[in-house]
This record gives sequence, C-alpha cells and structure tokens, in this order.
Amino acid sequence: MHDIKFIREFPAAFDKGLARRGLSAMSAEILALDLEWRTATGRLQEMQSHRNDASKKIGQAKAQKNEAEAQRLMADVARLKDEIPATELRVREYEEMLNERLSAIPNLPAADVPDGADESANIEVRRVGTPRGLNFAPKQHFDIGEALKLMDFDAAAKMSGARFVVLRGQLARLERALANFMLDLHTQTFGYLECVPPFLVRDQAMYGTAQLPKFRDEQFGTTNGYWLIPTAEVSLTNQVRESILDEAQLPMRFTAWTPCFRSEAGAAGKDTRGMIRMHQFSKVELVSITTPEASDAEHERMVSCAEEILKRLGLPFRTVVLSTGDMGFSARKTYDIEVWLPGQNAYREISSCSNCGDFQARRMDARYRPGAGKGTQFVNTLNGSGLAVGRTLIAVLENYQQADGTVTIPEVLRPYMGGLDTIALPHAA
RNA sequence: GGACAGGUGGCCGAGCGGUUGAAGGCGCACGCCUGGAACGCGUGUAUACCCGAAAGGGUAUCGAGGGUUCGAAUCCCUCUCUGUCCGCCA
Repeated sequence: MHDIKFIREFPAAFDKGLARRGLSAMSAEILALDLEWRTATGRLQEMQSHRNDASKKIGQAKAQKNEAEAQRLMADVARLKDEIPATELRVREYEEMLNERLSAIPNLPAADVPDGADESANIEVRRVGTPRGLNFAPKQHFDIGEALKLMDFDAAAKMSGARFVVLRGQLARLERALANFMLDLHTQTFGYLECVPPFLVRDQAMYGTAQLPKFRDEQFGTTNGYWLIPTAEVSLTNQVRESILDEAQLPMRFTAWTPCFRSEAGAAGKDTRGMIRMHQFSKVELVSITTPEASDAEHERMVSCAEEILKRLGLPFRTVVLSTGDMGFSARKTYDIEVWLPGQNAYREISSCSNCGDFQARRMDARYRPGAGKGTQFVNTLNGSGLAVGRTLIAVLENYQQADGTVTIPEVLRPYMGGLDTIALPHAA
C-alpha cells in the first residue's frame, strides 16, 4: 500500500517509480480523488463539531432544569440529522475508491534496481561453483526419479490431476532431510526463529502481504472463507500485523517449513513435465521484520543465508538482481538465486529474496516505536526462500546423478539420511 | 456442535446515557530530593486522520458493524475473537 502523503508531496517521484515499472502516471487521478475525500471529510468534521457542541450544551441545560433552552438547542441541531449520515456515506465512498485504487498499485522499485521490461534485463551479481563435468548425457530429474521408482506422477494424477507428485522411499526421506538441514542451518547458525504457522489464513492476511486483492486467481480458497497459503511468507509476516513493536525487538527473524499451494493460473504449458511447477510444494521460508534503516543490510544477509544452503550442498548457482519489469508486486528490490540443473542445461530459480520496504507493513498495520523520538513508524518486511525444497531435491538429483542411474547423497545430508550415501533402485543391490 | 462468561489505554482495572479520551494502579519519561541510587514528591505519558508554516485547533477510536438518541464505553441487534465446562475428535 502506498502512502498517500508521499504521493501528495512527491507526485512526480511517484509517477517516475511507476514508469520504471512500465505503468502510466496515476498521481493526478489519485490526488483528485484525495482532494474530494479531504473536502468531504472537512465538511463532515465541521458538522460533527457543531453537533457535539450543541449536545454538550443540551446536557448542561438539562442539568440546570432549563427545559426550554434544551428544546431550542435540540431543534437547532435537528437538521444535522439528515446531513451527517449522507456526508458520512460520501466520505466512506471516497475512502473506499482511494483504497481500492492504492491497493492495486505495486511497490515502487528501489533506486539501485536495474530498469527493464522483463527478465532479460536482470543482472547477474555473482556465480558460485562450477557445474561438474559429466562423462554421460545428464538426465532430467523426472527420468532419474521414475527410473528409481521413487517418483510417481501417474499415481498422483489419478487422485489429484496434473501438477502433483508422489515421492516415496529415499526420495520422500530426501525431501524431509533437505528441509531439516535447511531449518537447522537457519535456526542454529543464522538466528532465525522456527515457527509452525497456520497453512490456512483469512482474507486480511492475504491482503496484508498483497496476494489479495490482485492475485485472487492464483490462490486456492476453501468454501468457507479460508485461503491456502501460497508461501509461508503470508503466515510468517502476518505474525506482526496490527501490532506496535519496540525497536529493541527488531530485527525479528522467522523461518518455517510449510507446504505451499498455487493454482499456477497463467502458467499453462510451462514446465509441464516433472516437479518444477506443482500445485503443492514445500518450502523453507525466511522472513525478517526490521527498521527501515536496517532493511537493505538485512536483505543482503538473507540472500547470503539462502546461498549458504546451496554452497554446503555443493550445488552451483548464480544470483541475479531482478529488473523493474520482473519484480513481484510487493517488492522494492528482489534477488533471485538460480541453481544449475544439468538435465535442463540451465540455471533455474530456487529462491527469491525480496525487500518489501514498508509496503506490506502499511497493509498489515505493523509498526514499531523508535527508541529515540516520539510516535510510531511502519516496520520493513523481507521474505525469501531458503530454499524451495522440491526444487532443491531436483537439483540434488540432477547434479549428483551417476552414469548407472544412482544418485550420490551430498555429505551434509547424510546425517539426515541415516548415514546413507547413495540412492539406488530398491532391491537393486 | 451445546451451555455459560468475557473483550476498555503499553499492562492491570473502574466506569450512573450528558463537561469521560476515559477514574485508580502499574510501567515509562523528565524534574526535585541523594555522594550515587532506591524510597518519596511533582509533572507528563494512546492511535489515526483533517486543517495549520508553527503554536494550536478539530474529528474519530472503549473487539467489529448496524440501530435507538440532540448526545452511547454505557441501551438494543448482528457478527467476531478469547476463556471455562460438556459433547465429538487427530
């Protein structure tokens, strides 16, 4: 949500930010609406003031048993009875129009975000690790998984249709091992607080992190008003909604391993084979709540926490900063981490870390009290995958595949796999 | 699902339809006191929005939304959340 005061004060800067996102100028239209609202509000408050004044005097007159004076005042104020509700209604209508308008506008990009229309303008900031040379033709993860009889798309399709999978045996365990490894690193080394949050949330939570109102089609909802979270960002970030924190409590760092549900509307035909793009997948999420001053540094830190997972797993990756045209709705700046997939001979997104500034905080009404000075300020919120577990599993399969169809388990995961060092066909020994 | 009991400021806790933004306490801030502290004393301590250069003024907010009234924290209705007990249940 945008700050109407900022738009009033710096309309040109606001429009310029929109232009960088490829959007047309909106400040004039918004400010016209704002002026209507302020005019109506002024009028309403004048009438209310008048009424309050008269009511007070009526009270005094009655206390003094001056019934005639009371009657006179009551008649005087009677006409406000019609006007006040009508004006109230008008104020509310303007307010709603303004909110509707503002809540559908994406966050403005940070100054150091590269301009561009789409992902082709993204800029690689670093590349870590080198793809291991394979002396055979690398297979894609689904071929590896199906050959091992541990990844079953057909069984999943029979009960749930496309974009679902069943993992079994050591692959099911690998998923759990990856999540545990990630959680342990984030909690024990990086100081994130592990959470088990709700997977079903109400409208206002989805509105707070800005999945609503604009991205309703991409969500799964229940028949009785809940939404399945598309990411734990929603539940983790909304923990601080409608609250006023002490500056000393910041930064707050949360992590959670949760399932994520996405309808993938608009992704028809994309990544139809394999488990790159599922309706349901699991992810270890990172969320930070900080002061505005600290959020840029926290953003860098968060990216490095996510990267550390890949480093320890020995998976090659590159980190890119998204261009204005490729960023998500709430972000003012986003880094994507892309992991190397030999089977696809490509880097594919495995994490996305965004600094949302105070954009979500305004929607959630999440504030803090600065240690020095009076009043309250909106917190900054950041979120990032650390990492998408399903895609990490894919990356392990493809990068650690052997010519004989087996998969070596990365050293750091072996303690989580009961000491196992290789995934092979069951009963194949 | 059934039956009760409740939601008041950072926290606890009063509150008769009229000068209550809201007693009292705690906490916090500043000042006095002190060698320094505690104690004590004094003063001050909500949020959002509107008008204003500022000083300041105004409006709204006692879970939410409606209603009654000249006037609602207080009365009525609906919803919601929390607690307790019963039932059911992983």
